[in-house]
Amino acid sequence: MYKPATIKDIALALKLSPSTVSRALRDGYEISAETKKLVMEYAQKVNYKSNPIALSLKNRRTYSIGIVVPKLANSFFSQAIAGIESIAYEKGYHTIITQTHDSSERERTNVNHLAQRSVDGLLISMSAGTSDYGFLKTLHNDGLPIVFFDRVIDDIDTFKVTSDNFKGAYNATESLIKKGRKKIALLSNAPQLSITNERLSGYMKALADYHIPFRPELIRNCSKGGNDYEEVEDAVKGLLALHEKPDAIFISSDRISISCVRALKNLDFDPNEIAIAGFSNSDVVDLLHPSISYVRQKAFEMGQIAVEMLLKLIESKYPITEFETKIIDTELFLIDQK
Amino acid sequence: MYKPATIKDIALALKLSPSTVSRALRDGYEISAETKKLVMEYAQKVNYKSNPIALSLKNRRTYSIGIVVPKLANSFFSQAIAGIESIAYEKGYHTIITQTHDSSERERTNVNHLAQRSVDGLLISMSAGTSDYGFLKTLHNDGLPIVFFDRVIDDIDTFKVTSDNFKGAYNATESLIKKGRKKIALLSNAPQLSITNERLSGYMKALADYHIPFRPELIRNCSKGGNDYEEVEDAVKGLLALHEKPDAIFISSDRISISCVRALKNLDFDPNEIAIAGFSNSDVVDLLHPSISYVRQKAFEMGQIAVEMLLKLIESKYPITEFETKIIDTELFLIDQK
DNA sequence: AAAATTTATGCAAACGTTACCATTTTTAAC
DNA sequence: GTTAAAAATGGTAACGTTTGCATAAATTTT
Repeated sequence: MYKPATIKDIALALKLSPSTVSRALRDGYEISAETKKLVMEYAQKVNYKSNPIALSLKNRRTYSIGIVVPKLANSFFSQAIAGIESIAYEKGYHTIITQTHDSSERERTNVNHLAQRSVDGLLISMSAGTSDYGFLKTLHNDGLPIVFFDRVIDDIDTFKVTSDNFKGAYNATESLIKKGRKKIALLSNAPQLSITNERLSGYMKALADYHIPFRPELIRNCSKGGNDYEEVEDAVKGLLALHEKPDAIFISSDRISISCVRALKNLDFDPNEIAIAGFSNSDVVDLLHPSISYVRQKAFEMGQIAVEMLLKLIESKYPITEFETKIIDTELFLIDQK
Repeated sequence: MYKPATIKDIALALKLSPSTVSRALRDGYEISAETKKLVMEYAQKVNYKSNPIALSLKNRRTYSIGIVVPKLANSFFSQAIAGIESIAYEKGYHTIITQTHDSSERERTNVNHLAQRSVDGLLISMSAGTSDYGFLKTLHNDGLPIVFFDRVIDDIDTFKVTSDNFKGAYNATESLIKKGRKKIALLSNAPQLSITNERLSGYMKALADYHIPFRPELIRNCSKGGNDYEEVEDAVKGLLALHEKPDAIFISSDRISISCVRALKNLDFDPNEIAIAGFSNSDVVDLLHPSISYVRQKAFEMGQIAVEMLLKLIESKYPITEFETKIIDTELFLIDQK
């Protein structure tokens, strides 16, 4: 079995003490130039690499941050992760990525696992299923730096970053209205998610501003967030079965948008009949058929901002008590439906 | 700052020695029943959790495995990772996921980073850009357990698992032939990848079996593997500009399939004119327009097999010298193009 | 009742590193 | 040429855990 060179090995070989070698390697001011040179060169020769585990034990720092997202296969999250990594690696942190598959149970397990593994901080976007987040509160109170992104929690006071879900939903709904649609349905995500409610508000406001009466039967919740296709198909079927059918659907969630497109395709509907707009960060929305207009979140950017906030939290000498919630613009892409 | 309870704390509180506490916690045979009970209960009370970092330092085992893939945003890889996790977590390992964005440079950095972080083993699917994998060979020779999946390397003797790329490509090509197509182009990935060549062979064999002459000008390599849309569009344009235009395209890569669909859409081509079949694990291939037939790899299953192989390697008492390469079937989904 | 055995516990070292304090050597000051 | 100051190096303990060995206490054997 492979055994890498240690400081002790170098000390022994060079007839120096481990402390001297350690200081020489870190370019300590108290070490003479020639000793430094000697040590550096020998270290190079035996390919010395400091042992991060020993360092972690000593310093109670791991230079790793935990990431908890519902699903890697969701483009929004993989884009956000790319953003996180871009900054984290640059700053010498590595990332431990975990997915919860939107299960509250797995979320708790993963978070505790990460905390136990002593990550220096946590970036988390909450699972759709989670209503009890006491475990997070405990960790937060114990001093674990946490930053929420996208799916945030009001109850825990820390840095947060989300999209401007209200405005995104407003604009999308408005675009449908401007196409002349008046009977606009809403397909929405699990109601305990922050983003679900913000997007709902945007939708309602747009209706109100254009004096379109709000019809509760046009709103359908898909609590499983599009992970369960059947649920979405049922919702769509329900809408199509209304005696006063909708002439447009606004979908307030990434995965549900895809499932809805699939449902409409399977139900063999006429694209002229119903206009669709939905949140989506899929990199192939523009190729889907039936085609849809879409609201895109700046996922990469959000990841970057989140990790920057976290690093601020981690590296601050003094406890931070003033927290910021950053809200990022969304982009609306209109597709001519034919 | 939060400071979790340690064995020492427990020992002090209970007026025992750390060794006794340690043994009691691990249910050592030499400890009296009452001491065990005492210790267990107190540990419970102060919420004692063993410190994995200290354990890693002591045991030279981290119970973590490194995963290196080209891109998380690629469905194939996120599915494979889900498969890996499903087994790994069950067996008490956690995973550190890294992506290379198909850059050889980042691949080397990530791998070395993981090795240095002392993962117990490595699961890797090679980047398109990598031609020099000396760094992997070195680590492998130093005794780091490595398992390759999907994009493997011949030169390094260890466990490997890939799809039956030859057969997958053969079947896809054959399906195009059976549709009556004779001028079948091939859009393919970086030539240094194992999968590229296997798929090329399958394509060639199908042509040969059906006595269709092979035309080199119908083969286009997209070395950037579909990460660069322009490259794919240029390739497609090139094909369409031939005086004897292809009547079908077989695409031997996931990302390139998507880019090709986009190119055909942008170039406003007639779906009747060119039939398309391509490798893809996207969960929305069936919704794309223009529509394509597709070969799907059993990504989840591949991930599971890969991690099982790795754990065998890691946990074996004696060095393993007999290695297996497992080949998994693919599935062909035919779409009626209209 | 003394010796032998079993049972339960404690001590010390180790994993690789660094930080504090102590010591030695060199240079500067008078 | 002694003393003071500065520069370079070494020793030790600590981070949290486990393990081999030593020891103490309890039990059994004769």
